[in-house]
Amino acid sequence: MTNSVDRRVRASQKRRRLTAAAARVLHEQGVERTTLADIAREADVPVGNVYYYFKTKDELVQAALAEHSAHLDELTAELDRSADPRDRLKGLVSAWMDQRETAARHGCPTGTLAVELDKRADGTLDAEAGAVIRRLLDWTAAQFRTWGVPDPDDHALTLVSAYQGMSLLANALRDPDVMTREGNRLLRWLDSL
Amino acid sequence: MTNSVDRRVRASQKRRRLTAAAARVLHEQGVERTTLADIAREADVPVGNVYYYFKTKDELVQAALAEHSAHLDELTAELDRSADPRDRLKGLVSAWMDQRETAARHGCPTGTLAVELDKRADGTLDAEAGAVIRRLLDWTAAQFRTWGVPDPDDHALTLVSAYQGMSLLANALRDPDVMTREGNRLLRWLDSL
Amino acid sequence: MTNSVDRRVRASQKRRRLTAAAARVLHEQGVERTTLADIAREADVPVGNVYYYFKTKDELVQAALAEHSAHLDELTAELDRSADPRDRLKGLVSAWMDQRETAARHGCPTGTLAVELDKRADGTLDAEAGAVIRRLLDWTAAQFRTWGVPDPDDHALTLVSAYQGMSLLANALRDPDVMTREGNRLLRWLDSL
Amino acid sequence: MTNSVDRRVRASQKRRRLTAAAARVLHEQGVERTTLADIAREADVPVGNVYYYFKTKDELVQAALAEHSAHLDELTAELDRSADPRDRLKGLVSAWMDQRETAARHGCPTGTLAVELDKRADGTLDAEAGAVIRRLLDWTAAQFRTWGVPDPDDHALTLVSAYQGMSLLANALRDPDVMTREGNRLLRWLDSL
DNA sequence: CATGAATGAGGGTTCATTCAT
DNA sequence: TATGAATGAACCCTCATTCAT
Repeated sequence: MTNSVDRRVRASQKRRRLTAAAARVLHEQGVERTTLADIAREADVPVGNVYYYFKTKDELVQAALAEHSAHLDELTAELDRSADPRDRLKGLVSAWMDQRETAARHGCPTGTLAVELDKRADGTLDAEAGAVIRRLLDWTAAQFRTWGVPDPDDHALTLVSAYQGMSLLANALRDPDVMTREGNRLLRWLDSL
Repeated sequence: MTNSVDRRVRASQKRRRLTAAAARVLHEQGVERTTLADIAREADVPVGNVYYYFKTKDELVQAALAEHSAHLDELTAELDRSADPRDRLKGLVSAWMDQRETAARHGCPTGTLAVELDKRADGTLDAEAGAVIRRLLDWTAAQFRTWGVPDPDDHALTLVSAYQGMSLLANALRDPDVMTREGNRLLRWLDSL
Repeated sequence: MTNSVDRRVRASQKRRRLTAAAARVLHEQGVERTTLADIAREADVPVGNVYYYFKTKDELVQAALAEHSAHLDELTAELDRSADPRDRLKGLVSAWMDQRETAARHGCPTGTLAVELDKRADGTLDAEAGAVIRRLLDWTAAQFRTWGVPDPDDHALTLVSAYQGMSLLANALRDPDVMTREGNRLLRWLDSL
Repeated sequence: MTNSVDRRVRASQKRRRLTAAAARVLHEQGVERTTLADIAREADVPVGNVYYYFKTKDELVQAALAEHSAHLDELTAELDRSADPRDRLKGLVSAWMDQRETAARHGCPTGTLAVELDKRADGTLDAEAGAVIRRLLDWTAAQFRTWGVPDPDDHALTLVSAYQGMSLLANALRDPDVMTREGNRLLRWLDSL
């Protein structure tokens, strides 16, 4: 009884460990340069055992994407507690600025994943990273719409685009200040609307 | 006489063919998913012969980066023929918009290369892609400075950042319209300064 | 139960098979002319599987050296059962003479390995073969010392040097008699001390 | 006229340069780790040109062996100017001792070549290195015979064997003193006969 | 479920040798 | 004869995936 429950709990813990490890390592090293052994080691799971939780490497990539998507959900849920849509958006920008060190080192997890997955010939996962980005776009557009700003979709595109751009530049130039400078500009821009 | 010249010409043509093929294929497939055989086939050169011109795969990546850098030089040289710095910058944005189909399919060549190279543990080529981006930043800042706009470096950061962001989004969403929408906004922004 | 033990046993047997095959084939063909496939075939192990036990070719070379070192240990342990140091040394010479056919065909395993490894630019394994030879030198010197012969180190050097020299000549001339002639001289020399 | 002579002279100079380079580099790096490009570079001859003087790599190895054989001839010719055979042999040993640094770094040129060539399956060059050693043996035996020492062949075997052994040990232990210690012993031995 | 071991299909790289001029 | 360029066969090594227990 308890044994079987324990086992199930332990098992799902392992799954969670693997997912978290995948999200982390894939972000840091990229998909192609990360081996299953890397992820297994990071999750402290024997290599052969990985396949009981994820049938292929791609499923691990998918799980990592889902993890990033969940992080996004947490963030927007947190931001949704503000009454003012402008404050929500400013909170979003602040969250990006808080991640400046990570961004400078490895870029935006979803953005860099999207770049890498788009290079694939087989269109198996290309869309999935795009979907996460689209969800961010949608949430952002919803804020602008509630706020009453005209062309909310365009404004959302501008904001998310700016985020991806500044993350990429911070990463390419290895300079977290890029995040600060552009972040502050975005805050002023939101105030000016 | 002419023979030996021909031979030398043909040889350097081969090198150029390889460089061009590398730039193209690496942009389309990414560094890790591109085989030397891929590049060799695209350049119509036997695999073993590639090593006569490039001693390692990394040298081919470097050559591809240099090719992109040269394209940037051509573009800015062309734009420098305009008298007005604002026109130069608007020309830059227009050039980006002209590339919308390519951007939607494969992203910005230099930007995506930077993303992939930054995932590497060995810091051999990470900086090189960043350097090309920095040259674009510098040229852009120079235009703002000539123009007399305050904080030219920040403006340059905003513009290049926007370009990388919109390219990434166009690519991730597989939607060239992203380039058009953001591009037009940038044109209006430049007009408003 | 027994199954898992069997598995482990079979696995380590495989490792041992690979080590033995490496020792044999590397002795016969030399390091540079021996392919991993050669060793794998000799050990009846798929090539790809070799890397589960030895991460590089050099590790296989090291394992082969360790094998030869172990053989030396066995031999000296056996000889140590004689009470008289002179008998021990004469036993050593007799053992060399017993190997005359092998010596004529492939030389001394450790000696030829040392020659080949010393040709390497990267000083990764050069010392290792020398270390095995030094252990033979040390054991030999200890016998002379116990025996009470003056300058035991010099005598050891002379004896081991003679062994390497006669092995090389037997091999180069493809003549096992070299081992016999020189071996008998060494026996007489030991008796004369 | 003179042109064709010049050309021939220059050509044979090239051949000599290649032979000398081969002897040197093959001694230092071994046959298998030496590329034709290495030898060509050392001789300052374009790679493609090597094949007008040596049809295969093996022919270069053969040329290197011939070079070592010629050096041996020079040495014995020099020694033959001594009236006393014992002095000739002591001169030989002294010559070995003079080479102690080279021996410690790369071993005896002919001996190490013999070791490597004996590892080959195709019996194309195995005998050649042995032949050079045999010539040394023969000259040495002749000295002992002239001198009137009994069993001159055995004595020659002992002496040459000692040389190969001490060279191998000096090389394996990277210690030129080995040459000095054993060399002095051999001098005393010759004096005692 | 767990796990060490097995497998095989490439990928990058080297190099002796040959070719075209 | 001279020479840069060309060629292709091999080699070492990696790794996603599967198997046996």
